[in-house]
Amino acid sequence: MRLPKLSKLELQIMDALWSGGPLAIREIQETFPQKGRPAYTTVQTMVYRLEVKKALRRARKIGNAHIFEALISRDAAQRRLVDDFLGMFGGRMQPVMAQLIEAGNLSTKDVADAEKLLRDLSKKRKDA
Amino acid sequence: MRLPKLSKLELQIMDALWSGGPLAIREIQETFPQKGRPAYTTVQTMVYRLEVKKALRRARKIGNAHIFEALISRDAAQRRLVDDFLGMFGGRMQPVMAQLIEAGNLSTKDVADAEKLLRDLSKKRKDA
DNA sequence: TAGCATCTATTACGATTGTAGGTGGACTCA
DNA sequence: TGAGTCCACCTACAATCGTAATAGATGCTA
Repeated sequence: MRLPKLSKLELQIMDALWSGGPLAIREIQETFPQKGRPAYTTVQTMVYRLEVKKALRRARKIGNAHIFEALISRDAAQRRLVDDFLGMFGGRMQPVMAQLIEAGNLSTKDVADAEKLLRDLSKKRKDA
Repeated sequence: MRLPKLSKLELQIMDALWSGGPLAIREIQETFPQKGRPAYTTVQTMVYRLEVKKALRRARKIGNAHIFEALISRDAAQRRLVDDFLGMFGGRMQPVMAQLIEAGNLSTKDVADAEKLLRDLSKKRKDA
């Protein structure tokens, strides 16, 4: 499993590390909004599981607390996420885009950005 | 649960019904490619579970076989799917689009279509 | 009508995910 | 150094998903 599948909660934990650098479990837990924050041991369990999946590792120790750091990049994880998502749509982009737009998730600016990115990318590929 | 969460396999089964109208379990099973086709009873189990979730129902009987029909629309299911997906990204579209484009999942045509759809939609909203 | 094919219904099981309790060890501060 | 706090580690458990076997009912065909 070069790119393990991450669940939503696992993603949120990785997010804490991606955004905040190496953290202790307590710190990860506290990145969750008070409202509906999972128990310390819940976060702990997920962190241990992420460790088994090699998504993160113990970087060092402070006192008796372990400090964890991400092993896989946000980008790689998101790529995996997108792939799975597209798989759900049978890989067809069209209904995905339609859905995004109709639900109002996609703004004119988003599309403009997309266009620019596409142009830049095709240019880069031609250059290469 | 007005809009139950559907897994990939469940989606594929619903897809058979959305595309092919009311079907018997055997027919649903046969919509899967021979290669890697799940066992009849596997499909059966999933259909039963979808029935419990009220995603489909028994429409009638032919011989001793039940014919199932979808109760939720493809559109509604996809909406739910997209929502969950965006939730994974914390609701921020930007990284999603970037990911789609960089992975080459999004073509120039897709973006152009999106643009047109957005224009039509904003026009309609203005008209209304 | 006997038998085979087909379906239904029930049951099972491992993996994954979210949830967290309990126990015991380590650290800190008074 | 004793008390309280914090942490690590282990264990548990329910829900969901994918997978399918088994057993019993039904229907078609020779």
